[in-house]
Amino acid sequence: MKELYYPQGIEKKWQEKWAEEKVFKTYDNSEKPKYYALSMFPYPSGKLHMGHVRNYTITDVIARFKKMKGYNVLHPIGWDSFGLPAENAAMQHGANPAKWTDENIAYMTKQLNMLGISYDWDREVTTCKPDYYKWTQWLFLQLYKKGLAYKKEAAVNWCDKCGTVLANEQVIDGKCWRCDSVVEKKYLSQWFLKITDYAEQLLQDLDKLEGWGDNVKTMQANWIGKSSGAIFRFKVVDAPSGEEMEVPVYTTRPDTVHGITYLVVAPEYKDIDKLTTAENKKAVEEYRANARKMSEIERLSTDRPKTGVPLGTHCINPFTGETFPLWTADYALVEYGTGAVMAVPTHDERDFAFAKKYNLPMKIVISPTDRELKVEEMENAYTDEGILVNSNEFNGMKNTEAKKAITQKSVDNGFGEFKTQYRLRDWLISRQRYWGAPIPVVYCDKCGIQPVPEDQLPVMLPEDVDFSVVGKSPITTSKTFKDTVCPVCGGHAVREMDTMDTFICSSWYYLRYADAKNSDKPFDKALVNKWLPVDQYVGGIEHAILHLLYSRFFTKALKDIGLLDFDEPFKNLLTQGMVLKDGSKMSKSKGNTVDPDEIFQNYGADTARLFILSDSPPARDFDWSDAGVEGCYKFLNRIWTLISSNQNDINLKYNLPENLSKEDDKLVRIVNIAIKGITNDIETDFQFNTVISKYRELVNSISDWRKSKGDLTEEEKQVFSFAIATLIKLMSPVTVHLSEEIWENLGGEGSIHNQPWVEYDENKAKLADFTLVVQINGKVRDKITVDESMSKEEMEQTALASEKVKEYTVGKTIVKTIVVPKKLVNIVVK
RNA sequence: GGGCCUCUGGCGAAAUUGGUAGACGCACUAGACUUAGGAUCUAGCGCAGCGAUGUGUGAGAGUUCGAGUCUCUCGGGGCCCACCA
Repeated sequence: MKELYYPQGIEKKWQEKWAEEKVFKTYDNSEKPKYYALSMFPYPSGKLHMGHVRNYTITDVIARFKKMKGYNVLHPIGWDSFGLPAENAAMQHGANPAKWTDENIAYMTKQLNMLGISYDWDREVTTCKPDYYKWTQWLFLQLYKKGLAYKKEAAVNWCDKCGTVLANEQVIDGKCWRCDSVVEKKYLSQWFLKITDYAEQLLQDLDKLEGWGDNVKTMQANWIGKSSGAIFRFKVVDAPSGEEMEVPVYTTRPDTVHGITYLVVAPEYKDIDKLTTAENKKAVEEYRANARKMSEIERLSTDRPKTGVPLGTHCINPFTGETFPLWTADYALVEYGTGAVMAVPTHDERDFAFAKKYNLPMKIVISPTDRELKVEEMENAYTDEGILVNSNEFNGMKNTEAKKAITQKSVDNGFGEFKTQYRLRDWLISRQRYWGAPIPVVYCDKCGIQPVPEDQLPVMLPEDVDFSVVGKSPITTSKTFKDTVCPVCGGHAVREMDTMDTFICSSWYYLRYADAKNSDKPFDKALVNKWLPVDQYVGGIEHAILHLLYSRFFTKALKDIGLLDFDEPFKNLLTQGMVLKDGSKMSKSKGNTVDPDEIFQNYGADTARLFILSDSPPARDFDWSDAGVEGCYKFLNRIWTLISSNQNDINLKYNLPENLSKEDDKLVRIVNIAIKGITNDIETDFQFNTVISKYRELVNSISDWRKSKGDLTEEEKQVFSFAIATLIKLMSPVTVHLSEEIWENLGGEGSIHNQPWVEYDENKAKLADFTLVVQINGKVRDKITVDESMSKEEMEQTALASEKVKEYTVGKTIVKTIVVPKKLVNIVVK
């Protein structure tokens, strides 16, 4: 336990008082302009970690600053409380996940209060509570009605360890995002949200998001993965059944269509059986079985040699009249494009490798302008731009132009079309787990899929479940949940047993804060339009794709449904860096975690808040060091000592005299410079690290000034009071308890957190003199302190009169002089 | 392979946006006070040099009176995506 210089217990005292007086409550009806500051809400995993501390401190300082600046600030918090860890904990202890979750929420709430965050707790939302998930279900039904939620049989990502399917976004390098086990493909009937309907809008509107970093925007753009190309349909000339068949392909290189020498379909291609001859059937089926067994990781590995088998059938190229064979190979992906690719080995790396291996023919159709390609000499595909050859009427055309011309020909002749393709897939939201919002749908023997009527919401999670089951969702053990009545015919129906992906819960929580206690609807439209979009969203970069893309989709969909009037939820996004210790990410396995509770206890929350903001800008990683905490703690004690030992000389109702001595005037100017700099650093870029260095500079200046004086005169007391009062107000968004305590001790009225932000006097926000830098040919040769008001001409004369300048210019001619006002004089000599 | 970000003392980092490079802090060194110092205060601290001075922002070139900042070429590190046709 550290000895505290400032009184122990002040943090708790103020936290209780603020809660009692509801200092941070937000009211909807206010004349002031609104400001919505939001941290990404936490998963109640048990305890806060330092990443949370950083996140919430950053947002808290922003919220408090904006409040002092005269905004009506909304700064809420809640819990993203559905999800697997709670269920796993429940399985271990045989208890209901709700209990584990509630306990964690209680503990973490206590910690958030200990950190002194200015939340309006009256707007707290908890996604696992029926009063919240009722509306998650209701929103699902609105999406369903709009045709944006549908069920289909599909190859899905299956994590065996979690016993559930995963969205594409939740598969990282072929592994489960949560437990890191290898993901398999399974065929299941699952619910999807049609996020692909919004692919173009999600991509285009990224341009509107000026307050987002380019890194996040590019990640999203890459994920959406737009590409432009063509679809060509090739007639099959020898289908075993004799029927007329076509194989459509998607390509971004229509310019190479005359160079096709074979065609590849994915092993899972839907018509593959009908395209396989009897004599090839055995080999093809073996190949497909093999492909099915392979994990995603093996299959997608780019350095694996290409494999494939011929189907025995052929297509005709309508551009050339040539026929070419069909193959199946696992480098074609069934989910992308049409599941089939036209192969032009000379101009595509993958096709080249494949053709080399299986000795398939090659034909050059794009020629570089500076040399001639020869098939026999090629060691790589030629994928750069060039001029078309061997391409009939398109010969001589630039390939960039040929793309359009060739596609146009296919359109005119009815065997092709222009096509824009996205990599984004629909969002798979079914989870075979208990701890989530039940999908509000029933299956009637007669009427099929039926949504649960809105007046029957919420579909409550059953409590009579056995959490000790393995290999299936605990929800299936309930005796009361499954059987129900069809809302249409009144006959027997069974409930959907899957729950929703928790990312659905977190895709709309920021809307609920605008109207958190509404029991008639998810939120009032006027209120949500008033508060949203979020003015400043703060959270980790790990959500760059998942949560942020889903939330954008939800906002756009809900706008189209008519529930709100804006189409982007988060105006400005700050992605904070990680908190490191000894250069690597804090983790339990590395044993380099720092427990916030210990820091609160040993140093207090103000020290923790100050330190976590101090060393790095918010977007960069932050290296936690014990020495750094110590340093911040000492700094706070310096302030406490400075003020408490001079308390009788400080009066918050100070009156700055007109005429000041040189030193007193200098201090007043330094204070004004600090106000200007700190305000600017917070407003422009949330550069809290420089804000804190400016606190330190200011304290250093005040201390030095005080040390240079004996007993203070009346005038000096006014100057000192001005400096101290300004200091604690400037620091109040960061060191929230210490500032409040000092404020009270100095006789301040009310809470310092209800004070307006300090303003500065522009005329005083600069020093009375400056250092005139004298350069010769751009090198600094002299520095002269001169009066702030010195004109350009005087600067030049002063510089030329300098002894140093004379030394350097002797025997040389002055070509010209450049004078930068209030800064420097550069003398160019020869 | 594609994209984005990044590179400044022993360390975290500043730099009014083209104008004194290294503010502020950590660590370190010396001194003061002290029974003690892991408290506090004072001074020093990019590198080379006793010094004048030279040199210095990943490397190299360019533009400019002047470049950490702008342009080009190259390299290191990080993140995201990736057999996406």
